[in-house]
Amino acid sequence: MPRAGLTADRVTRAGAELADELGFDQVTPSVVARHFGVQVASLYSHVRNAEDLRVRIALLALEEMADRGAAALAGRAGKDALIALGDTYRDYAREHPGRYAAAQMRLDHETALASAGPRHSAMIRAILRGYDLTEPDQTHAIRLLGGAFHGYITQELGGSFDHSEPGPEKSWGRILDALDALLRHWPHEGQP
Amino acid sequence: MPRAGLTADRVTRAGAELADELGFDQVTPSVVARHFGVQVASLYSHVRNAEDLRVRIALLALEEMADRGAAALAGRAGKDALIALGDTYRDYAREHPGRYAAAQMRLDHETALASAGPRHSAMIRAILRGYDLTEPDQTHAIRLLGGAFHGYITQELGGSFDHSEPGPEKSWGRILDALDALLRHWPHEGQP
DNA sequence: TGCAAACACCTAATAGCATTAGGCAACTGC
DNA sequence: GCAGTTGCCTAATGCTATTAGGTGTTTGCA
Repeated sequence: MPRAGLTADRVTRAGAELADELGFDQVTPSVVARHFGVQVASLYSHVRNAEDLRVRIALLALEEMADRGAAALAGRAGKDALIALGDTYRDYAREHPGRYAAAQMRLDHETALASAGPRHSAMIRAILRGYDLTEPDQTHAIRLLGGAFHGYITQELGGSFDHSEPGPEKSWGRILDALDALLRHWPHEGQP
Repeated sequence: MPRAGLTADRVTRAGAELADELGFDQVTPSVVARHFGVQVASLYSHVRNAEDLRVRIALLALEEMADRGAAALAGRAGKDALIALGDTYRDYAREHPGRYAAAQMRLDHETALASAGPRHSAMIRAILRGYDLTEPDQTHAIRLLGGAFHGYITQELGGSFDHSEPGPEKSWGRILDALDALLRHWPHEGQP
């Protein structure tokens, strides 16, 4: 009987594709096994268990997004960079909703540190170099940007904007304008 | 044999408490049944299925948050109102992480319309009356605020800030300052 | 070229969860 | 105090996750 040619990597990639098609929470060992036409138990040589499978998909997604982000940021600064990174995340989420959801998984500290997560913070921090912010405001701004990007994308993906005007495209553009303006005129502590 | 006294409402409330203790995705009919010392099948008279149980918890959470938000907003305007609503969400999420996670569930359109969801948009819109925004910027601002609140809270709850300075309390305060400043000086379309 | 080790996949077994059908006993209203 | 309702039960089905141990295929090395 010919083999399916499973490896941890191919299992993870297939899981990621299934996540995009079916939703991240539908990705289970049995679904992946069916996809390969293989017995469920066969997966357990490549992936420790269901949780491990999901974590691997999350790590893959974080990596892919970081790679895209880095490419988009190359040679850009200021508002251009802000838009480039924001669009990277948003486009990725729309192309790969399951992977994007995976990337939001809570990872344990050690795994998170070894993941592409820190690259993401570094990219946002790099963007802020184009604005006139010093610590600790830089950290506050990173947290705001990360939250705003993720929050907006989550709402859009969740269909929150499906039945109202204006379209999400328009809002996104204006929100990036607004965030850029905010970063250029970040309020001082204790100011009116 | 004495009865446990189940009703759809008590099942939902117990599910919500279990969500806060164990995490929303751990809330299943079997866990709830064990909590009541009852056979799993007994739940099915009160709740249609596992999905229905989760949706009910989500609706409860949305309602509770809207109630708290409305109370917090009473008699406040402008930045005070912004802080009040933001704190409402954040405090709720920290007190009831499982319920908060439930509230982020994607609901189908009809259910969403009948939920307390619209009350939340209305509250944010009410806050914006304290600022000088007209449509469509008002809608953009609602989407930004909703996303920023949710995104920040998700990050904080997910432990993203656990190993860095400054503390989440500090960042939250400064981010509210920043959002207030942004709403007061919302950039016009096509402005530098 | 051929053998042995490594390995990809299998079968079998256990245990937990979701869901449905049908039954009995405990409450409720008259 | 009885009849009807209904809350909870047992039983049964089928799916999923996970582990253990077996078998045939592939690969590296002599």
